Amino acid sequence: MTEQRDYRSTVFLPKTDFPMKAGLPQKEPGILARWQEQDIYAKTREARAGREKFVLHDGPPYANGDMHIGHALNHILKDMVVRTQTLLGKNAPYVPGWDCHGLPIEWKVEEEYRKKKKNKDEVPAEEFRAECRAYAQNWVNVQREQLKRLGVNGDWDKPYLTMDFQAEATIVTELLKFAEHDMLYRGAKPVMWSPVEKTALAEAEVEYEDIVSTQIDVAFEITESAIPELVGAYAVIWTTTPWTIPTNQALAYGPEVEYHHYRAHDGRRFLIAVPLLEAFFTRSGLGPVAESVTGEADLSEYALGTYRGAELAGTLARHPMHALGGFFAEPRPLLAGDFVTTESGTGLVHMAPDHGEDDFLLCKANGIGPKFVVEADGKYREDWGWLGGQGSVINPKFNAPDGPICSALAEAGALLAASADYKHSYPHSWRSKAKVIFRCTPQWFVPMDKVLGHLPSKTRAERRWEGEGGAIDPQDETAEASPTLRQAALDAIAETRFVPEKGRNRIGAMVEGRPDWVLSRQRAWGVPITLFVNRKSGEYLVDAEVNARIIAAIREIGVDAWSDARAQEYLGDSYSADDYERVVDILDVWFDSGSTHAFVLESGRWPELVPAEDHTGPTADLYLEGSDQHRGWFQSSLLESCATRGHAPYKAVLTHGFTMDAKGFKMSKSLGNTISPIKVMETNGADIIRLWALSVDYTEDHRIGDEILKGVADQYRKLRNTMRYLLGALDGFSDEETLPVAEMPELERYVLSLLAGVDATLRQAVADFDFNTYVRTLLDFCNEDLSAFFFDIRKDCLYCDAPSDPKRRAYRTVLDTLFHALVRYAAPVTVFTAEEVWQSRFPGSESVHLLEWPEVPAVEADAARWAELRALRVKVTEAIEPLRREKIVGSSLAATVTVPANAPEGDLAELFITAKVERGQGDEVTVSPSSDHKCGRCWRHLPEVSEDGALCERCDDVVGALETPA
RNA sequence: GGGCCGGUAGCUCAGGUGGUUAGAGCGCACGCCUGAUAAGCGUGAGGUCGCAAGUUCAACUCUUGCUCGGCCCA
Repeated sequence: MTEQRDYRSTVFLPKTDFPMKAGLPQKEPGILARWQEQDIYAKTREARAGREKFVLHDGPPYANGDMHIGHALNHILKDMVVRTQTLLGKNAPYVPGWDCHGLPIEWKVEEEYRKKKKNKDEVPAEEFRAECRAYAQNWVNVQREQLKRLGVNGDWDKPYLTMDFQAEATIVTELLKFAEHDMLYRGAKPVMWSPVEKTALAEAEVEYEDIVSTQIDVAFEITESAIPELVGAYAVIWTTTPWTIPTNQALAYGPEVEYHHYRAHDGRRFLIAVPLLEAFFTRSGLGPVAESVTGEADLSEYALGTYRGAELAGTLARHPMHALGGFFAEPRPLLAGDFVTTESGTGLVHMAPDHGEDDFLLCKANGIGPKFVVEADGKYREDWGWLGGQGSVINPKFNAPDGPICSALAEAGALLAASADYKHSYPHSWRSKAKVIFRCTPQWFVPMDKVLGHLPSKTRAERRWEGEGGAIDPQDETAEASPTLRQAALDAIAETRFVPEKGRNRIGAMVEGRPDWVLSRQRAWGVPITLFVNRKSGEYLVDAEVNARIIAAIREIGVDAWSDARAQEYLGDSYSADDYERVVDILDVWFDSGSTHAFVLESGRWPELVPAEDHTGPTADLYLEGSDQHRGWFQSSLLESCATRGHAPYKAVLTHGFTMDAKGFKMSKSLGNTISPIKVMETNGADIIRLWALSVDYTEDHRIGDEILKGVADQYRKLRNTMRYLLGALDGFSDEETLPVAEMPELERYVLSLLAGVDATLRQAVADFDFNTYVRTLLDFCNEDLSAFFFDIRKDCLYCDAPSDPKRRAYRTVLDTLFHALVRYAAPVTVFTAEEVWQSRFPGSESVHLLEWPEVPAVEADAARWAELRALRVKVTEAIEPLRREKIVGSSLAATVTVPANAPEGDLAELFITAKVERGQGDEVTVSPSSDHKCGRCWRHLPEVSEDGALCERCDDVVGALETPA
C-alpha cells in the first residue's frame, strides 16, 4: 500500500476575508460614517435624477423623547419602501420631518419652570415659545441621530420641521384658505376649565381627587305631558354641582328606565326612577308616609302610576326659579338620554349644556345652545337674572346647603334635600390643585357638511361616469352640486389605495361619523389662528391683502408675528384695529401636520418633491404610518387637502399595527416590558432590528422579545453565511471565466430559472409592500435552493474540477449572477451587511445602495422534471439515513443507491451526492455501501480508483496540471 | 360601554371561492461530515388551527356567542 498523500493543498477551497461573525454593533457605525462622508443621499438623488418619481411623504413624529420601537418599525418600513423603489430605478426622495408644536412640549417646558420655581404666566409669551422651540429642536437632533443609526437613508441635513418659519407661514396660508372659502365658523364646546388659572385644560392636565360635595335634590314642576296626570307633579333631579342649576335648560330621562309617580305625605306628587325611590326617601324624608319608609312598606296604595321613560317624550317642566321670568320662565323639556343610569340620583338628570359634555350634546341635538353664563374666573355674568356677578362656582360655601343657591331654591320650595356629605372623585388642575369645571367656550370649527362652493361642481356619480367614458345626464340636477367636505373626503377615500385594504373601511367609517373639526386651542405653543373678527358683526375679515401681510410677517419671524402690536400693520389703511378682535387661539396641531403636504411637497424648498407643472390630483404616492393615524394624520391631511384642493394628498395609504411584547401585550413603562430599539442596536445591531421589522406581518399587531430576536439573529446568520460562501467561492473570478447560459449544464440553468422565479416574487412583493414575503422568499431561497441543494451538489465541482473546466466555469458564472442578485435583494433589508459584502468583493467601489435592481437571465427549466428529481432526492436521503445510524456509511458519497427504473434521466449520483446510482426493478429506493475505492482528493468512490487514497482520473489530471510548471 | 381589527407548531409566517393524513423556514432532538468549521448536510419529534355552539355529507375556512389581545372613541 502506497503512502497516503494529503491532497488538501490541491483543492480549490473558498477563500475570503469576510468574517463569519458579524459584530454589527461595532461595524455599523463605521459604515454609516462612510455613507455620510460620501453623502449617499445626495448621490442617490443624482443617480436617479429625471427618473420616474415615487414620493413617500414622511409623517412627522412628535419631537419629544427618545426613539421607541414604534418609531423604529415605522421608519424601517419607510426606508424599505424608499430603498426598494430606488432599487427599481425610480427617483424616490425621502425628506423626514418632525411635529414640533403642541401641548406635550409646553408641559415639559412648564415642568422645567416649576423646578426653577418660575411661573409660566409671568414669562412673556415670546420667551416661553422660544424655550419650546429650543426644546423641540433638541429632541429633533436626538431622534435624527437615532434614526440615522437605524440605517434610514434620507435628507437628514434638511428635514422639515412644523416650527420652521416657512412651515408656520404655510400652515397659516392653508388656514386662511379655509377662511376665504367660508369654511370656518365660531361655535361652542364644553372644555375642562380651571377658574383659578382662567384657562382651558387638556384631559392629561387634570387629576382626580376625592372630595366631599353638597348634594341636592331639586323639584321641577311638570307643566305639560302626554300623560295628563303628571301635570302638576314634580320631576326630581339630583346633583352634586348646585351651581349648574342657574344654567339648567332641560331634563333627561332614560328611555328604558321605569319611573314611579307617587303622592308624598306632604301632598306633593313626585316622579322618580323606581330603583332610586328609597334612597330619595332617605335623603328627603318625602316618602308616602311621614316616617322613613323601609323596604317592607307597601308603596302601592300611594302609587299613582309607573311609566317607561320613553313615555315621557314631549313632557315639559319649569325651572324652580321660573318666577324670575326671561330665561327662567322658558319651559324645560324632558329629553331622552342614553347616558341616564339608575346607579345614583333620581334617574332624572338636569341638563346644563354650558357645563357638561352629555348635556351639551343632548341639548345641541334638540336645538338648545349654551348661554355662556359662567365667566373665566368662575363667576356668573353680571347681567344674569339669578346670582349675577356672584361666585366663584367652585367655592364650597357658594354651593353649601346654606349658601345662596340652596337658599333661593328652598325659598322657591324646590329644594327637597341638601347635605354637604357626598364623597366622590372630582377633577382638579394638575398645576394649581384647584377644582376644575366643564365650561362651554367659543371655539373655531371646520364644518363637515357645508358645501365646498369653490370646488368644481362634480358629483361622485359624474366622476365615475366620466371614468367609464359616459356623459352627464343634463337632467340630473344633483350633478351640479359641489360636495360637502365630508362627501369630498369620502370620495377621495374611494379613490385611494389602502394597504391593507381594511384601512379604507376604518377611515371611511370615521369620516362618515365624525363631528365638525375643532381647530382652536387656548394655548401658547402653536400656530395662531390669524383671524380678525369684526366686533360688531361677529364676522371674520377676509381680505387678500391683509392675509398676504400676515403670511409675509410669519414667514419672516415666525408665529410671534401674530401680536396686538402689529395688528394695525396687517389691517393696513382700510381697517381700524379698534374695530376688530384679534383671535388669540392657536391651531390644533393636527392642522399643522395636516398641512405638511402643502409645505413639504409644494413649497419648492425640496425641489425634487415638487410635482410636475401639469400634475393634478394627489402629490404624494404614499403615506405610511401606524393604524392610529386613521384618526390622526391620514384624516387631518385628507380633510385639509380635500377642503383646499378637492382631493386627497396621497395616492396610497399604508398602515402598520403596533409592536407588542413577547406575550402579545402592549408595552408600557409601568409594566416594564418595553424594548428599546436603541438597546437592540447596541447589542444586536441595526440590521437585526431591520430584519425583524421586515419579517413580521406589519399589517397586524406583532411581537418582539428576546426569543424572537434570537430567531431573527439566527436567520441573519444563515443569510450572512450564504453571502460569505459566495464571496469565498468567487475568489479570483473574472469576466473571462464566464460562460454563456446556453453552454451551461442543466443544473445551472435550473438554478437560474429558480432565481428568475425569486426575482418575480420579490418584484411583486415590492409592488404589494409585502415585505414579509420578500424576506421569507429571499431566506428560503438561500437556505433551501442554494445552501442545501445547489452549493452542496457543486462542492465537488468547485473544490476539485480544473479551474478551466466548463462545468466549474458555469457554476462560478451562476454564483456571480447569484451574488449580484442577492446582494441587491438584501440591500434594502440588511443595509449595513449588504454594504459590507459588496465592499468585501469590490473594495473601494461605490456604495451597493447606488445600484439598481439586478438583471437576471430569463431562463426556463422543466419544472416538472426537477420537481420529480428533487422528490427522488428526498427519498434517497431518507434511505441513506438508516445506514448512517448503523454506521455502515458515513458520508453519502460512500453510498450506492438503487432507484426505480423509471427515474428521470441525468447524472443522479452527482445530484444526490452519492457514489453511484443504479436503476432497479421495483419502485423502491435502496442503499448499499459503495464497493469502489475512495479518491484521495475528491473523496468520491469510483471504480477507476485503484485503492483508497489514490486519485480518480479527473483528480489525476488536475493535480498533474497543477504540478506541471506552466 | 361603542366602532374596527386580530388569535394556525417553541418562533416568524403560508394556507383563492369550505373537500384527501394542516404546510414552510428557523429553533429543538438525534445523526453525518470535518475541505463554508463558533460553519455545512440529513433524519425526526412538535399543532384537538383561542373556546363553545350552529349551518353542512364535509369547516382552519361560513354564522352566532364567549374569551384573550390591540387601535380608536366614549
